[in-house]
Amino acid sequence: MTETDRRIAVFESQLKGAGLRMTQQRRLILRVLAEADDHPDAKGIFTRAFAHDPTLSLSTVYRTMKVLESQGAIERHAFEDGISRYEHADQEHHDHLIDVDSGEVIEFSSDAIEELQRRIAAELGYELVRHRLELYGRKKQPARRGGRKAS
Amino acid sequence: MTETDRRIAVFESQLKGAGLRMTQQRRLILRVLAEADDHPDAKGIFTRAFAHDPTLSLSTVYRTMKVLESQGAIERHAFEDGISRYEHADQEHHDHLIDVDSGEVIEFSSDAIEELQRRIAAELGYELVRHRLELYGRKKQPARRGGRKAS
DNA sequence: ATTAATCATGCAAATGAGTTTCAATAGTGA
DNA sequence: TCACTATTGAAACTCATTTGCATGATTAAT
Repeated sequence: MTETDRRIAVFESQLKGAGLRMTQQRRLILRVLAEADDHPDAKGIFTRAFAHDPTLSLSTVYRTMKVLESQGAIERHAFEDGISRYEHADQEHHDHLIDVDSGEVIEFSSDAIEELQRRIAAELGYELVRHRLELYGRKKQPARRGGRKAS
Repeated sequence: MTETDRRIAVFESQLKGAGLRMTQQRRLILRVLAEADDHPDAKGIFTRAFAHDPTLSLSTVYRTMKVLESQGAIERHAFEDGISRYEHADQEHHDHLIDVDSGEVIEFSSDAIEELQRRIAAELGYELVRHRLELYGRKKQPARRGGRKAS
């Protein structure tokens, strides 16, 4: 709670600095995002926020996501289905592994892979600005004693 | 030419095996793709093919891309703008580096990064099925003798 | 507190990539 | 050549996201 409120206050001052306003809707959406531990899309955020304020509209969610993103308060990701998903940006950089069976998104980070990417870009004559890395995987079954089982 | 024709023949037999037909449109689109050395989207493919057959429709391009993809003849990629871009699949696996200034797409491959990804997935308890890796970079200026220049 | 200035909102209409419906056409095997 | 059915073009449709517009809310100044 306190942590969420601190984030909201920070965002409010960012808005102020840009000549923008802190509205009830933005506060609500920000709160929903802070409480989310997954990667909801606009509709998902709308549904959760709508429960607290049935006058909220989906356009406002989309507009708010743009503002939040431009202020660096959230990150937007589009996985294979192309739909934009969001997460708050107050955490360290990480990439995503998507479970191809369940759709579950697992976060991970690897300094080794970051470094390797930088080196590859450099070898091609480029300075790395950003990257997108998504791993799609299937849960490994724990090894079974006694070998193969009858179907 | 011969190479392209060989590819088309291979694809035709793949189609036949699936009970599908080799049409003029598919032949044309396949030819356009074989001649492309970039990563065109559906509209781009349509434009190029349309020049050879003004009766072609955009829906046919989309439909053909699905058939081609399901037969493994092409690969589909969606970079940051979310639009699907295509390339023929008769080359080794590679990832892409996108020049953030020009939009140019450079292909590269790295066994080290492939291996690292596999290891990361394994550490999380997953078997890697596929991945998406895009580097976004800016061209490095070659070092200039004499230091900074006046604007 | 009240107000003026204007940013933000809700709603509905618009967009744009991609898909689908349907009647007409064209490959394919016999 | 024929019959069968996959494929096509055109238009309608989907679905995520954006936008125009009139109204409402926030802010800084009074």
